[in-house]
Amino acid sequence: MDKVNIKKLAAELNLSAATVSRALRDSHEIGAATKARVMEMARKMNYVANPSASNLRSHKSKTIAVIVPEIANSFFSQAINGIEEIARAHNYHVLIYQTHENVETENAFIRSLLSGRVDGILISIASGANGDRDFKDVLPVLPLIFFDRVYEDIEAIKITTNDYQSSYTATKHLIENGCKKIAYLKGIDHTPAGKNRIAGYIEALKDNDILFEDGLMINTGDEQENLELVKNLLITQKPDGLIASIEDLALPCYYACRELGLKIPADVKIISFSNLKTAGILNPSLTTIAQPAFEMGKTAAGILFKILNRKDVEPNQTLVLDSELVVRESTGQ
Amino acid sequence: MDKVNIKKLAAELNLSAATVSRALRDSHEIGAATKARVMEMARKMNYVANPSASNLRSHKSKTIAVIVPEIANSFFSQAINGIEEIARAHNYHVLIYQTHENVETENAFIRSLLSGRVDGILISIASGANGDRDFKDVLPVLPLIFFDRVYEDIEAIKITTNDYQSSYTATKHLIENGCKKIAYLKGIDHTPAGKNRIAGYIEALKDNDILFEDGLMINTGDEQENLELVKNLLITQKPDGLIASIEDLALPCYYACRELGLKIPADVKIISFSNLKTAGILNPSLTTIAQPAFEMGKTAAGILFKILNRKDVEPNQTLVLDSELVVRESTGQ
DNA sequence: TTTATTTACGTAAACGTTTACGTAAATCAG
DNA sequence: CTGATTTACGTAAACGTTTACGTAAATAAA
Repeated sequence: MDKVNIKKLAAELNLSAATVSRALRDSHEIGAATKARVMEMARKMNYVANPSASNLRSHKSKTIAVIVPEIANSFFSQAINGIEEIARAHNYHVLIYQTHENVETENAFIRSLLSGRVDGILISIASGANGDRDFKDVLPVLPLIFFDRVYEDIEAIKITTNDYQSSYTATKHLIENGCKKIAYLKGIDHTPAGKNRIAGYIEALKDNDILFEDGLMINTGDEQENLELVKNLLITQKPDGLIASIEDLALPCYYACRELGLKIPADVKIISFSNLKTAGILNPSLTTIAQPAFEMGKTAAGILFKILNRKDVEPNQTLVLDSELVVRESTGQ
Repeated sequence: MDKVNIKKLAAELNLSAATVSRALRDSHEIGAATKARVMEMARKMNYVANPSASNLRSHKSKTIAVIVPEIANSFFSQAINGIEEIARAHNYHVLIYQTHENVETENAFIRSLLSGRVDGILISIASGANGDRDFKDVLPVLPLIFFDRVYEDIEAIKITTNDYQSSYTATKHLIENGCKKIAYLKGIDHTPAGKNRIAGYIEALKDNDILFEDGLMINTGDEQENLELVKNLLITQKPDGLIASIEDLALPCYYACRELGLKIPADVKIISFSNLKTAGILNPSLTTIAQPAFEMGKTAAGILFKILNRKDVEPNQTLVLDSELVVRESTGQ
């Protein structure tokens, strides 16, 4: 079975390639009978249009790109899930790229997408040092939508969660449950999300007359380091509450407490920004700020497809979805 | 800044498009000085080759497809992570498709990929009823590699784990820790992996003189049903051991025990096939059969790229990677 | 009936590359 | 120094679509 293209189809049908092409795209200028014949034969011959050829001619790739820091992360994988579902509903294809938080990798991806490979980009940015980004080069060419990890220095459509409020609520929750000395484990602190979470934490402390202590806010690193960093924090500062600003930091907290013989929540209460499905059956179950990851993916993709379908979309809107505080044992009495 | 294409580049350089194209691809028939000039100008003008045009002409898409049942699953997201890393190293792009276990969706994806959109496919198949698959149509056209969830009725390259042995080991582990009545929660039972896991379970029972009881092996459904199914199983059959053949079944087991007031591991011991990072901090920590998801992704992608680079690859090999039994509290005394 | 419009299709150019083929100049063999 | 080969580039066709333009026949308007 040789490759069947539109010309062979046309020859078989005694039609021109143009007519076949139009029939396949359900053009109004093709008769119903002809359309039916074409469809029938296309099915019979297993015809599938060559995407490169149609992209080249029509300047539509039927493909979107998703750029995230990591795929194997419950937030991002759920978001991608949402994106894929919407893309599929629109018969679009989804390209995946992971930056591993590397800004240069991110820029390289962006640049490689600027020549028609995709019709739009959804991105959650890498939290490297705030180096130069190539986002400005994208906007005149392609729709670019930020979700969760948005870029501050650019006017664009952004989907975020209410990070400030969530962090404020989380901190307040710890205070209300008796914490006097709450440590904050930083992550993604170069993004607005990270900054807002820090701000919410600090504001909640202030509103409850707790002095913000610099030593209680620590930077984090890779998986190996984090356990040591948290252990060190627990030993030197002896906090009675921990806020893990990103999911990856929750595990080191648990392991650090375990290794140091600290009881959660009796000795230390823990709350984490997290989408872990297993939060409810951890030992003890983990109080979380759960982001609506799936919905964020769907929302971001939904807006992108509105743009691609030339529907009206408010240009530089920032859409804020609410995270949810799920109280469990790790912040209990 | 208008779209810069190879012709504009050529005009700017007083060269022909052919020469520019060859220079960019580092052809041996272009002088070193010219190459340098071209590269320099390409960088300066931010030239990026139009992929559709080059795909159309060269019949290489520089893209692979990954088809999985679900993205938001720790096994698959880790596998995709591995795939993406290898693809990136080869400067390839990765398309993602999720079937939600639907065979027709899977077939539709497959068919849509047969006209040059991708250079190869990595797939972990949907575990729907064993309907007709379009895999045979792929093999003459594209390299197709199965990982984890492989398709039985076709000769192809397959990457699996030692499911039979792992399941045997898991069952034996429960027996050695005192279980007399071990229930098995089925999943993906239409795939070889599922069948092998069942076989390993049954064989281990037999080798330890435990009678296999049909009522102890239950089918599972969606998230909602599973909790009820497991509860029902625990109530009616009163097993003292549970084997969750897929990760998604571990949570319902925990919740079912919790709701019924059964203590793990005192009343019921639980072991699950799972790649959950949180297995170690569950309540109680979960004994798992952990599959090398990341490595499987890397291995599958590695073989695919060997094929794409025309290196010798044993045609219909099945590569078996070992899963690891990680003993934790849920199967303790 | 004549003219204008619509319907249904064909012709051919174009999208931006890659590559087979051709060729002048430079280099080499003898 | 002549002929053969190599080097470095140009010309033009091709990849498989889509679409602007053209046109004959059918229909509608007058």
